[in-house]
Amino acid sequence: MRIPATERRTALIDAALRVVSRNGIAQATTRAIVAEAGMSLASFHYAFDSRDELIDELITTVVDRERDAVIPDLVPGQDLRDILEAGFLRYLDHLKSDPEHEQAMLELTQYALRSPERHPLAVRQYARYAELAEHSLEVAAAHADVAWSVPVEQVARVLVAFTDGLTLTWLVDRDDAAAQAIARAAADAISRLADTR
Amino acid sequence: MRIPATERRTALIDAALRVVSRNGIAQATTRAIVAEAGMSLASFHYAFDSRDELIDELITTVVDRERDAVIPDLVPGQDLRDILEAGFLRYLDHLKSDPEHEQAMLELTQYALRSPERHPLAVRQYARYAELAEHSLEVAAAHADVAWSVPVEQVARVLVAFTDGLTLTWLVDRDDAAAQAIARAAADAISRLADTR
DNA sequence: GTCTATACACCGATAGAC
DNA sequence: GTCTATCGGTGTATAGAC
Repeated sequence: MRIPATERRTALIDAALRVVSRNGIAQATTRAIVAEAGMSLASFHYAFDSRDELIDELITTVVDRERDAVIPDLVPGQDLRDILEAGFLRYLDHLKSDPEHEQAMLELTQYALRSPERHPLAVRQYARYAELAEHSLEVAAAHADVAWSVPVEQVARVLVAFTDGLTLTWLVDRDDAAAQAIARAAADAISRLADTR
Repeated sequence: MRIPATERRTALIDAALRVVSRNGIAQATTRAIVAEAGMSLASFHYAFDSRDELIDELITTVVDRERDAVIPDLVPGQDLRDILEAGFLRYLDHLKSDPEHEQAMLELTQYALRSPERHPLAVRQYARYAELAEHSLEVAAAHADVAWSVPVEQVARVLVAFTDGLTLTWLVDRDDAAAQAIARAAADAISRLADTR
């Protein structure tokens, strides 16, 4: 069957993400990826010059795709702290529903960190996270009728860092109660970076 | 030269840690490790049954070795928040002085997370982190003459999570100012989990 | 016990038939 | 364009000389 190159590329990237999620990046060999995509090995090198090229595309694609910033249901009368905590808890639900995906994202970051040429991909990944966090923070502040007392980009970095810590801890311990305590503390900390308008 | 098996094992583990730190766990092949240790390939399999066995030993060893909980210089009159912030900043200095080591620790965690048999190693690693954090938190609270209002083990989990987030963010962005802002927010959050005695 | 030499599996990548 | 077959290299692990 004849398939356009771009279609094959996206199919391979999707397959690669599934393999990385399921088995880790170390197991994401060209053979494993084409098997997942139901293609022959040669098709791989028709669509991509090299495995490295696919991994790079995988990282950029998966980062671009990251859309659903965690914006909690906004209940009238909630203060900032509550909104943030609800946001963290909602993220936690997402993490629990698909832990392999977040684990894959972490692995891709660390993979990128290991080579100077790829390091910028990790930087972009985190810039994107910060961008999404920033948007959520602006929505939250507006809804709680407060203003950030530090530049919101800076608050966003804190939010991303706390989220990473939450993710790692939960992935290791799978301890919901501990994760909720972290979410509470993080929401508390971040809410203190705003002033009543 | 005849070397006792236990000595060879520790030499190989030390070499492995250097290779993982420098080049990542994916590059920590038996060949790379024996080259680092200045041994022949056969010596490896005389000391260890398999590469997996060495990696497992590496994780447990490196976790047991983790000793220096970050206890900041305690200046009289400092309140809890200041002590904690100083602790985070001190950790940040450590991270900056040897980023590869912390990166290696993260990689080892994620490696362990990828197989059910090794998952307990990651759990132990984080239990050890929490233990060290707990000790620091008790010293800090005593010095500031306050008491934790939540069980200190729970506070320790939060501390570990925030430290992880700080680590990842700095490793990606190498942005000292952003890291300091995270440290400040984290110290603030944790200090609110204590009450004046 | 320690080495060199090698077995064997699997990797990324390509040649060449169709 | 797409496949099967295969190359060259590297990984873990071992055999066998010393």
